[in-house]
Amino acid sequence: MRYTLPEEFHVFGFAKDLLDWYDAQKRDLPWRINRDPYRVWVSEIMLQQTRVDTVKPYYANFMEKFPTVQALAEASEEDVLKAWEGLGYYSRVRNLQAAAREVQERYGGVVPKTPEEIRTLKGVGPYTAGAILSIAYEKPEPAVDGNVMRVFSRLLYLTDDIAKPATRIKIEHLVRQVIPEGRAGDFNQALMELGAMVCSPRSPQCLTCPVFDYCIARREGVQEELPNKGKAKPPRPVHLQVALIVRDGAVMINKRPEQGLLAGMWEFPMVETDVESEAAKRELVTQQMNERFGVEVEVQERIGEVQHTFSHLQWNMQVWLCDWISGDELPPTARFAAVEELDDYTFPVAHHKIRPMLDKK
DNA sequence: GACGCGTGGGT
DNA sequence: TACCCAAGCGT
Repeated sequence: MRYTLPEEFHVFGFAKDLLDWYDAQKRDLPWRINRDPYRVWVSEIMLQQTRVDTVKPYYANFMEKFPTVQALAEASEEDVLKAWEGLGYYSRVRNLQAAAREVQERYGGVVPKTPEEIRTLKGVGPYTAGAILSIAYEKPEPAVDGNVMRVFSRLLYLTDDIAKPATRIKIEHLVRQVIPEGRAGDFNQALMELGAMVCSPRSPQCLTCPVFDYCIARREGVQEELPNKGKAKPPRPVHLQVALIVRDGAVMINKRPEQGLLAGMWEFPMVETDVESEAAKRELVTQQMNERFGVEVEVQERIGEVQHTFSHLQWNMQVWLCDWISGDELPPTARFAAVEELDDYTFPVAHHKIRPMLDKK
């Protein structure tokens, strides 16, 4: 694979025109107030696969609760997870806290300044490492995200599939050759800003683009055809029966395993089923609640259906109201919680749709 | 290299 | 509606 820029590409002019535009047009974002490495770090983790407008309120709350590496390192995992509730990709915040503890203990609370060291931190991959090093420390490292791959695909008419890891490596080599002396952080941010505000996935605003003159795809009229991106598989359907087991104004909840999907979050107990008859579902719920949680229940009525789609799964949930009959020896992951106290627990969004059904009861 | 991992907004 | 997309990382 070739990692060299086309001869006719004017590196200096491109960087200058892009930076002039960025200096004049950049958005006021809360993580751009200063270049504190911890603030940059938290923002980059939150922004992974997540939109700016979604992140803003979470960022403000998170920085208020955990303003320093030390504060995050010393916080309880429940408090940290609660502050992330609703943002998605929860392993991000578990890794972030583990890394904060690592920075506190091993680096005296100072975020490392070399690619080798910072890459050892949990949750810090090639993009995040480059972003922190360039923005906080002005190191000439590339920070290649989806925006940058789209911009460069068009700018240089690259037809490589950006879904493949090898393409990111290639674009990192190319970006490295364009980063201007002394302004690595702004340059990387400018590329992303351009991708977000001008060089959008669909209907790019080429007529107002500050680097229109440098763009090969635009010159050839193929900007709408790029980048080349492989198609994702559709989510796999899963059928689930949800049991709302009520006992004196309390409802049973269960903590998910510490690994895998929605790790460590609370949920109402669920049973996976094939699509079957109503009677079979009732029977299965009764049997499974007994086997897994040691409680005898009487399934009352079906009080609702909820559908929730993940990137790779589609949960089709049918919700059953159940009476607790007997059984006090719950496994350590399960408990009965008063309805008013449910807000103290972290639930996935899929279960937020179930919660209102309890209040109606 | 392929897959698992959330959620919300846009067209 | 049914897609697509969004400042990726770990395994």
